[in-house]
Amino acid sequence: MGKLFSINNYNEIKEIFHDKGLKCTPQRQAVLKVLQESKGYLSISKIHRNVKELLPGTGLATVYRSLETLIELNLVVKVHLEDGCHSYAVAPKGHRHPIVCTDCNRVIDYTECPMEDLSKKLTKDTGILIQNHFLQLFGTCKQCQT
Amino acid sequence: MGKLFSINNYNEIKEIFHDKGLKCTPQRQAVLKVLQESKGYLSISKIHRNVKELLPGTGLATVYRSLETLIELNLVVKVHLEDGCHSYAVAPKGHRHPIVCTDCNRVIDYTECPMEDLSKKLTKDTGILIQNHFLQLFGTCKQCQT
DNA sequence: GCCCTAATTGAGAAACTTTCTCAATTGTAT
DNA sequence: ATACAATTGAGAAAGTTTCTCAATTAGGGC
Repeated sequence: MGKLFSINNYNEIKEIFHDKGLKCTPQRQAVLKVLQESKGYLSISKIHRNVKELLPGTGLATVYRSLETLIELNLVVKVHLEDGCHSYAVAPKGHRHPIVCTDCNRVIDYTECPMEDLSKKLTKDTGILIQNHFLQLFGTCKQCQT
Repeated sequence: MGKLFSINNYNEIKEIFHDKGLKCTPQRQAVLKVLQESKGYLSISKIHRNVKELLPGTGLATVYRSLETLIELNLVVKVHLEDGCHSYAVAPKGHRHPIVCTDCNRVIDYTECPMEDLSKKLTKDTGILIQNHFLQLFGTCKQCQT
């Protein structure tokens, strides 16, 4: 079917799929596009709703499968919200941490990572080899501080 | 029914419940005890299994309800594991961050918080008022590094 | 452009997780 | 000891995620 939507860098994305022997299907493109166009995190049901606007017949199972694939390809990240629910967002390029505005649900990426220094210090102090970390900040953005 | 288990500081806990007009039931005590005696995080089903050893007839719904109550009382925290599943642990006293060993699932609390300085800096830089943060570290503990 | 093949999809069933309902029970204050 | 409101157990209900399988489709080779 080829290129269905005007995703920013379609050829790059196609290549990422093909490098792993995966097909660049319209459903996967649609899921990615929905996330790229969203300002914040989206729940599965919102993703499904938006994907169906682009591609009416898309099933829920396909959304789950596409997200799984996109996560494997590091194009998407799964995030945990405060209430324990899951949502999804496009993976930030490089190492970043998201700041979620608890009022408007907008997301601002933060590039400075306090863990780089801390990880080394921690390994020295405790002997634990830090392999990964998960940091998420919650706050109120400028617009919502009225 | 009164005191069923020798929880460290039974009277303190009883008072925490009563202060909020809640009953100190054996089911709630059992859920708390199971978490206090665990080295790491526990999933709902593991909590249920362990609680039933102390209190055979306990229903799953009660475990959910007890956890909800214990979280409200700040005695327990809900945590997010890497795969997106939920688990529960006793709330660390004071401000701490858990380090999860990905091999043995043990948890080591870390008291130093890099966020205190960072939050202020961040508010100054971006204007976002940081209200809360979620930090979790994953690594390999000493015993598992063989 | 047209096959061929393996990957992918849609639809619904199935499995699993969490919440709800309600009669019966049980802490706690009096 | 009694009364009352909070809590519980059991199963139903609701919600979420995964599975199954026949039908479809993307992509490579001709």
